Amino acid sequence: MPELPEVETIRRTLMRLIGLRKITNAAWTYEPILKTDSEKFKTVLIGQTFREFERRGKFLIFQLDTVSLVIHLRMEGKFFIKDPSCPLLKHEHVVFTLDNDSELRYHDTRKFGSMHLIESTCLHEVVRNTPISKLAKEPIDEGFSYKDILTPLQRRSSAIKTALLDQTVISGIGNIYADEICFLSALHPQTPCNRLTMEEIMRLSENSKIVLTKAIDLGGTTIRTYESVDGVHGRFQHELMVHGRKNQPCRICETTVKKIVINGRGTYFCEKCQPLKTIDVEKNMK
DNA sequence: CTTGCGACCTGTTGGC
DNA sequence: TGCCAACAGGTCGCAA
Repeated sequence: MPELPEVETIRRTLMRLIGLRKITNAAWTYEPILKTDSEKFKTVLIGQTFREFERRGKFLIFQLDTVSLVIHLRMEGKFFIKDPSCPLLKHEHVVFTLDNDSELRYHDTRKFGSMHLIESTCLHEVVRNTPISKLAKEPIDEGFSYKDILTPLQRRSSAIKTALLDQTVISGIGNIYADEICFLSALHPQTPCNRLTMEEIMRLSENSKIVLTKAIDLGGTTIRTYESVDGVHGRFQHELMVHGRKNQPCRICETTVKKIVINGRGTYFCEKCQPLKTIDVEKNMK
């Protein structure tokens, strides 16, 4: 469920709550989450201290003394800090006991999330040995501009929403923010990438930056099950213009917001504010 | 190389 | 009311 703003919020919260805490035990009840040899997972992590908390796209990177933990929350991954006396919930699959007698618990209803243990604290090494190496720039990266997405967009014929969700084109955007970015850019989410004008591509890149920045400021979006840590909700849901607003009036023009499916993802848009350019040169020539 | 789709899981929601 | 298909903030592997 979490996109870049939610993952960033989680990163900041965990840095505050468990920074410089030492792991005294590691345990799990569902092994497939661990993408590393499980015995190593336990023996290596015990005794190590959380030093740095990084994020790349939707990946979290925790750097400890001699290793790094690379975590992807996928659809439903969450963290909680709990007292060891709290009964373990059904979906709390991984538990790190900390040196202040509290537990960092990883909760994941759908079990899609992953944890990789990388035996290095060097970010270059970590990136090189994980799928992070395939990520494109983030809209909030220093110096990000339309030039970073120009070539991939011109090369594709797929819907712009599909390209916004492709982490090798631009990283950090997910289903909610893709809809919001298309709306702010006044572009129909099904517009083929290779039919965008230069000006439209500039609008998309600027709005990507604006939307993600504001969402981070508000601690992310809580519309279904997202919470940062310990049940803390985001506040960006109050700013949503189209996502999740099927059959409700557009906040700008009152036209009924439509829901369609693009590449298997629910997609919300206003057909008046985001008209699909009727394709043709031929039409104009008549 | 791009594109679309099923698979991975479980829980909730919406329509008949 | 009840049932079951569709859907939920993501990615990966595979076939065309």
